[in-house]
Amino acid sequence: MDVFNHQIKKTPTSGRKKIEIKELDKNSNKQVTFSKRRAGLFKKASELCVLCNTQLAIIVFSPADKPFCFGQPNADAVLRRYLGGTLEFEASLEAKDNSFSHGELNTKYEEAMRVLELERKRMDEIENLAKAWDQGNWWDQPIDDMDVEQLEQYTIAMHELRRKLTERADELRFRFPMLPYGANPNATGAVNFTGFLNQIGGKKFGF
Amino acid sequence: MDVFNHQIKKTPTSGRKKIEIKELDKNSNKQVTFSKRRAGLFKKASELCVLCNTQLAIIVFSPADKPFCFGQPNADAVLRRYLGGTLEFEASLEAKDNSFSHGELNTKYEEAMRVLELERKRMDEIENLAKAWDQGNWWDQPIDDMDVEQLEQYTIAMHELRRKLTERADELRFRFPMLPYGANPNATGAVNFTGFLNQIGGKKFGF
DNA sequence: CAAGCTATGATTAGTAT
DNA sequence: CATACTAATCATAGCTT
Repeated sequence: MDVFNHQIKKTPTSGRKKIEIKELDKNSNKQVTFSKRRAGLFKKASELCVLCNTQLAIIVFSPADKPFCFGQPNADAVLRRYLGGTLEFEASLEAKDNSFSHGELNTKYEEAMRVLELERKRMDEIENLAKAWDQGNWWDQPIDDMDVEQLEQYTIAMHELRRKLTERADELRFRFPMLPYGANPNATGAVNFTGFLNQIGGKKFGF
Repeated sequence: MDVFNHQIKKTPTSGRKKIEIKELDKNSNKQVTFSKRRAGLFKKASELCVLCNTQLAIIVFSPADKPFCFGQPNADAVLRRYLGGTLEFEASLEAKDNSFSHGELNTKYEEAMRVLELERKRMDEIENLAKAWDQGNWWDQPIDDMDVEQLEQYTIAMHELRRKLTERADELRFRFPMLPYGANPNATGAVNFTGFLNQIGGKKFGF
């Protein structure tokens, strides 16, 4: 190095700057940020595991679609444990109709945010209902011990949840008719239970 | 209080202290730390997803063995892809993302609309689950008439619905932290239904 | 038991290698 | 994709309410 010219310094980087959390424009930037933040995320995950002695798994696909995974004790074990309590196979009836004009999206941002705020409040209610269920823990009780009153209670909770869900869906559908909406416009129609089971479970829960 | 001693101020908290990354001793401390750090982890994950437009899933079990999950677009989709999902499903996901890459719209508005669209699809799924459930009308049946298989099916359906609700709540919470959110963010939790299945049927699902 | 507070430790944006 | 560097921004441990 030039020991005589002590003015030569590395460009004192301007330092960290605040950024808005939105998709990065440049792909190169996206890759660098991905590398750094993935490292940070995995480190945080690792610390959480050690501090609290918990099992955890992270799966993430890079901008170049390369999969990275982190797991304690290992990703597969955690995933198996998680999927064990649910259904591994779930039919994806995704509608590919995304063809709506962006010109129609010139609604006010404020309106969208207002709806999202309502969303939150509604979700809060729904979540509380779900939590009430949880506390009931009825599925841990022997069937023989469940009395009629108990069943009645759960029935009410379920219908309530059902009502809130429908209500919410209708409002969203009404306020944003331009959004693509799942499969059929007749989503409020009947769904038969057998079909439902086949849909989410494929076969008889042959995990 | 000592009205003469006006030096009394709110104890200026000693501030953050460095800690060693090792399993915490006290269980109470462990739970608090888990809550805080899980929130931080999910937020980081959410930011990574938005910044780099990537798919990501996190599964973590709390010290009390309750599963929490985070996913973009949702945990199951990412897991399915990681575990070897169908090409068809992946294609539909990518098609959806591309449809929003117009730079014309205000970014915040665009983001909000993207979330609302996801909302709709997710709501569609949830609604169908709830309806299917409703139609089962199992709570109107005499317990004696329900066979083991029936109970298993309803239990799994319920668990599925519960899980979707939790998943959705977390995404909304972390993607729009500026919105008011009523109750506790820790209302999420999961059901222990495996034990129930074992009790009523002793039937094992080989996962 | 969940939810603020605040000083400090930890993370990272921008850039270059 | 991964690292090195620096100045700022961000997250959070220990307490309090």
